[in-house]
Amino acid sequence: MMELTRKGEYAIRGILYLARQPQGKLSLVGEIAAASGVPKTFLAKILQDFTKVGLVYSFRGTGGGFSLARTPDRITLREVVEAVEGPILPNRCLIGAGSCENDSSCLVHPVWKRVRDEIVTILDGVTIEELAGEDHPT
Amino acid sequence: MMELTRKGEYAIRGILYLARQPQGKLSLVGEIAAASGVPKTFLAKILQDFTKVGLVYSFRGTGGGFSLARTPDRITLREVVEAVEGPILPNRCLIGAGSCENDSSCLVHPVWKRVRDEIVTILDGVTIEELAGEDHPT
DNA sequence: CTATAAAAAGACAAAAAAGGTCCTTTAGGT
DNA sequence: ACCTAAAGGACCTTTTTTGTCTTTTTATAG
Repeated sequence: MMELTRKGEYAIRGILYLARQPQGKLSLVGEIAAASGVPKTFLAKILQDFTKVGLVYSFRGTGGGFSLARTPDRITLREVVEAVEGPILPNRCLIGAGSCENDSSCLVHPVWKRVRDEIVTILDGVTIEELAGEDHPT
Repeated sequence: MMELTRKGEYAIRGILYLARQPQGKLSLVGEIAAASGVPKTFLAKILQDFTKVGLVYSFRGTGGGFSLARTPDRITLREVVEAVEGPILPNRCLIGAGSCENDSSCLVHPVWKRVRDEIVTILDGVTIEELAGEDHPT
């Protein structure tokens, strides 16, 4: 349970590829897909998600492509995952008021809140620069 | 993402019902289902899962039913959730060696391990006695 | 030893989500 | 005008979730 979907994995691979490119260079969907072993059309959707939340820039037409919108040290793993999978919500309770009829009496509720907070804290603490490794010794 | 399934929710509701019954009393599937608002046949499967991992006792035939196999203070939320949803594994990487071809070079790997460990720690720290509330003031 | 009660086991099925493809449209460059 | 590449949307397939139904096993009561 609690598993990251394939989409989430692909998203990480895709953004890591971008993070490893020289600053400002544009990459094509096909190029990223081939390099990171992700189905091209599927990756295209993922990149669209990234653009929507402002993680990457996209440019159309000849000479177009994708690049990070920020330096890799200012993009967290949480942002990447949430961009394609939506907010981290281990339990439906946490979504809104009405969804948990138990509400204040629901003692399970605060447990899931703790779980969410912990996950968020961990993922927020990891930048994709750290994950990309290599090209930034120390 | 990272959402508990309905089955997991039902499992919690079901075991909380059992936890609130007088020690040693047997409850029928139908009774638990009605009281906790869970489809009866679905709950039956969940209770079978519980029995398999030894969380509850089951007795067939007239006068049969289900009861907890341990006192509620010795059953953790983690056990309940894992009984029906399998082990907590936020990422496929963590399952086995071969599944993550990156292996040691995969820097994402240790992050998911931390996430799993945190979730497990939290869920292990909550007993269903605490969740059942009421009948054990303080 | 037969009828009844209740869980166990397993086959089946509908609904939702995940995973992925394809085609058309829009925007940008030559 | 024509080409290039992303955006958007329709569509499809597979898998998982969420169940149901039927048959079998086990236990009890008469």
